[in-house]
Amino acid sequence: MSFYVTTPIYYVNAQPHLGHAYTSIAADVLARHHRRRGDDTFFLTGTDEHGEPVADAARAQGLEPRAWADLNAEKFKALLPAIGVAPDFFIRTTDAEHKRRVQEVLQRVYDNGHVYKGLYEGWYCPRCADFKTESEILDGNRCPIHEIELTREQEENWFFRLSAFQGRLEQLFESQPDFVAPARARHEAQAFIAQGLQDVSLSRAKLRWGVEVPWDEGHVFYVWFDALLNYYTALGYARAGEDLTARYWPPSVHLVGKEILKFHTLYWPAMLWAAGLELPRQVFVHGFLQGSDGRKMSKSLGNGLDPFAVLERYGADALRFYLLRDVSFGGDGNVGMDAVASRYEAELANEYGNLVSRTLAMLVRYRDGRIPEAPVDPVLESELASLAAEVAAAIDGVDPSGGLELIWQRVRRLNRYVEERKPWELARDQDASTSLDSVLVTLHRGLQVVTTELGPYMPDTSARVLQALAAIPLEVIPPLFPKTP
RNA sequence: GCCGGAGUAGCUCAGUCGGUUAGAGCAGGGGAAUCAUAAUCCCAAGGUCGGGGGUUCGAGUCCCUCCUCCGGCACCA
Repeated sequence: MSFYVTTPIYYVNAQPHLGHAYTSIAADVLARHHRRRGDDTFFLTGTDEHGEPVADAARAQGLEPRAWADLNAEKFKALLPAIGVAPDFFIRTTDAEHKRRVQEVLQRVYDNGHVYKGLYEGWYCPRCADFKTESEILDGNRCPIHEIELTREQEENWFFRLSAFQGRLEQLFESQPDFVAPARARHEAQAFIAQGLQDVSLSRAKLRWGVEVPWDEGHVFYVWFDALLNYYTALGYARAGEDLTARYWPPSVHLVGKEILKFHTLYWPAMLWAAGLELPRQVFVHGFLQGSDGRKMSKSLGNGLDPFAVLERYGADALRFYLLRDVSFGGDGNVGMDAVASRYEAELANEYGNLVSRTLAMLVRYRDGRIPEAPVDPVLESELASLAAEVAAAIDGVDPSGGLELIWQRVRRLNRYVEERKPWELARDQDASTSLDSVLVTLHRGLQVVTTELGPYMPDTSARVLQALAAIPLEVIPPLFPKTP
């Protein structure tokens, strides 16, 4: 079975921040999980580099758009290894191969009769040489940048016949309710359709920084059509000399933030139909990370969480754990450094890290680091045996937070088990040797099970602990999650 | 304004189809234990389920209304 997961491609104008890290980490956890269970897995991320804001920013820096994009794309690329994220390919929409394929697909959309020439009318700023959207203009129809009055102008544009897909989209949401998840995201998409869809412009005549429209060279494609197609084009050239399209298309799941729901749940399926391509199986819409005060993170409020500060203090595994543990994936959540510290100390250091420490210490002290020959305690056997399947079901359903909770129930269970069986008392009693063997084997086995399941979430930690548990003789290792880092 | 979502313990959240005494973690309180990173475990306490009204034998759950917050509102990405 193949599994193809994507993140949105990140717009190069922004600096990499927590939101980018969040989606990338979630996608990475899904990818690692599926890969481990044997699915033929492909994980795509990348950068979106066209459109007017990029051209503007480049100009402001005195750079060519491409040079500016190169600079910023590097920052996004560099973020990934720092947070333990390992995609199979990093696409840039300025890749020549991407552009060629965008033209190919959209030419097909054109040939299939879904495109027509129309008039785009809007508010135009002569100083910006650009149209402004209704939402950004100031009172009195003034430019948000120059504060001068805008003029009503028209431009000849190519339009995509989105309205023609209204019925098909309605049908899609009814017949395939999990196309958009969670349910509240689907409701939002359906409400949007119910309002009635209008055609959208597919090209821009006044802009140069984009993919040229092959049937009309004076135009470039509107950046969203270029950007969405990355999910398709990447498969064509991610591996030199190999086309992966047949192997991975259609995508299993697109992870997206809720601010881009409309593009992924309405425009995207319509465009794929228009091009005669298969639809992704699911668009999963996750929530927003908000500041610890429950408000949107912003520099002026000073309520943001800096991923780089977390990395520096606690490391990549702790950041990955924290984000998926403290915020139920799919909903919004509040995050902050205090909460990171609290999860780190209470759960990673005290509960899990200390469980590793005490288990290894007892095996070393009581059995010279040898794992005794004894059966796993039947009290815990079934609980441990069922964990892998339960976690798999959770992650398959794009609920990584749920999977983590299931793992943590076992971590707590194992600490409780230690207290119940009191191995230090058994060790003082000559007649209890068999019981002690069984307790130690059970703890060793339990740790192996939970640590294996933690693999997709905390790859480094998981690998280190599994190695320590396999060493002969076993040795005490330094604290995995030291306090007061 | 319109559309969608949220409001449950001091904090973060779960709560299925309307059904017994509304659950968990953290923080705070009390205790046990000494294998361990002073880490763990147990116990008790903690609630006007945002306000008001309605339906029902019965409402955190369904309906109406009001308040607060978040996102979107069509071509900024």
